[in-house]
Formats: sequence, structure tokens, C-alpha cells
Amino acid sequence: MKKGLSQTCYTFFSTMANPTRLAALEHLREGPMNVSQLAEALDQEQSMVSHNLRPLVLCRFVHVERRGRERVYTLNRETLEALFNVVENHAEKYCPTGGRCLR
Amino acid sequence: MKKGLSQTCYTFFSTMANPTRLAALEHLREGPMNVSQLAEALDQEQSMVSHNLRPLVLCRFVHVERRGRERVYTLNRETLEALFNVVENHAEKYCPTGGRCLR
DNA sequence: TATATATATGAAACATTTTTCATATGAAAT
DNA sequence: ATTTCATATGAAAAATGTTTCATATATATA
Repeated sequence: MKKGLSQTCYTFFSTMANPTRLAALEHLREGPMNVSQLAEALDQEQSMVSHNLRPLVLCRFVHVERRGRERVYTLNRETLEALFNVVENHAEKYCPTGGRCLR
Repeated sequence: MKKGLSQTCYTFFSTMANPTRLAALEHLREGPMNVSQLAEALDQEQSMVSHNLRPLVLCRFVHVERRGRERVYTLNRETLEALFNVVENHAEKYCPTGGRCLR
């Protein structure tokens, strides 16, 4: 890790450390979706979904495209598949009960 | 990602999303250290370091070994080098100003 | 056995993040 | 030009997480 990347790591992981955002990312693996579709899928208020999408965009975990009055969000697969792989491998090896972490 | 891994992800990333813990992990890359050494290196109270080490152990990001009355903490390199690599690659590609993320 | 040393722990004080609610913006349809 | 639809935004309220401080535990040493 390069010097000074600590701040980047903090931003990176803080953005990931949220159930709503994780659920959104999980849904976006199926393919691009707009805000209403995500709100529906997550069973959350539109406003909440919007609020949570912002950090994901700023971190470039997803990207947005305007389509008429909708906004379509797309997963950054390059980063996120790699990331989920690391978590999955770790969980398989270190989190005994069916990949469920302790705590 | 397997179904139900969302909770594991949340625990995983929440544990990483803390400056003190990130700094501790960074120091542990140099080699195993006990609590006092970490406290000194991080310029933090022993109590705070202890508190922050616990989640790292529970998540198996580090492991502890008693040595007399000290406790020596060792980095789980397998997971953490892989993880830092993902972050580093992402930062290089998406965080323009010298790998420093937006926000 | 008494004392010193290293670390852990509980709980209150403090800080940050999330969620909600009301409203703003902006593009399309009438 | 007005209304409607999709999304964003600001700010207060609610929830979570962190830090500190006092104290407990456990091992080694005198």
C-alpha cells in the first residue's frame, strides 16, 4: 500500500459499510437499474435510495447515466467483483457457520 | 456473492471503516507487534488500541498470541494484501489526484 | 504473597452517520 | 405554460459508533 492511501481506504470502506448501499450493489449485479426500481427492490423510500447512491457514485462504485427523466445506475464490476471475491474467500476460510462472520 | 453474505460484508467493511484500525493494520504489515508497541506507534492510549483490536480479531483480520503478559498481534496477510490490492487498483484508476478519493 | 506490568473491559460522554420528511429541480407530456 | 413524473437535496431527528476514564484481570517478578 502506498503512503497516504489510508484516507482513501477509509473513504472506500466507509462507503461500503452500510446495509442499504450493500443491498443496492447486490441488486445492481443483476444489471443497471433506475432509482425507482432500486427503491422498489430494496423496499425503501426513494429519498433514502438517492441519498445512499450518492456516495457510491462519488467513490465510483457505480456510475449514472441520464435517460430522459430517469437516472440509470450501473455497477462498476471491475472493482466490485474483485472486492466481493476477497470477502467471500475470507468468509469461507475464517467465518465458520456458513460464511457468517462472528460478532 | 452467495445469498446472505450481505451481513458478512457489512461486518467486514464496518470493521475496516475506522482510521485507528486502518492505521493499526498498516503498522502490522511491518510485522507482529504487541499492544504497547502499537499504542506507541499510533500515538494512542493503550485502552483505545485494545478496544480497536478486538473487532479486528473477531473478524480474523489479525490474530493474537499470548507471550508472557504481552499479547502479540499478527496481520492476516492472505486477506489483507488481497484487499489492499483491490483498493489500490481502484484508487489508481478512479481517484484522479494521486490515488486520493473524491468526497 | 505482595507488587509491578501488560492488557482488557464496562459505561458514560462525545461524535458521526443514517433516516425521515418536506421541498426543490428538471425533463417530459398535456 | 401547466401538470406530472423521476430524482435530488437540506435539515432535523434518530441511531450507531468511538473515545475516554476508571477499574478489572492475569502474568511475572521481588
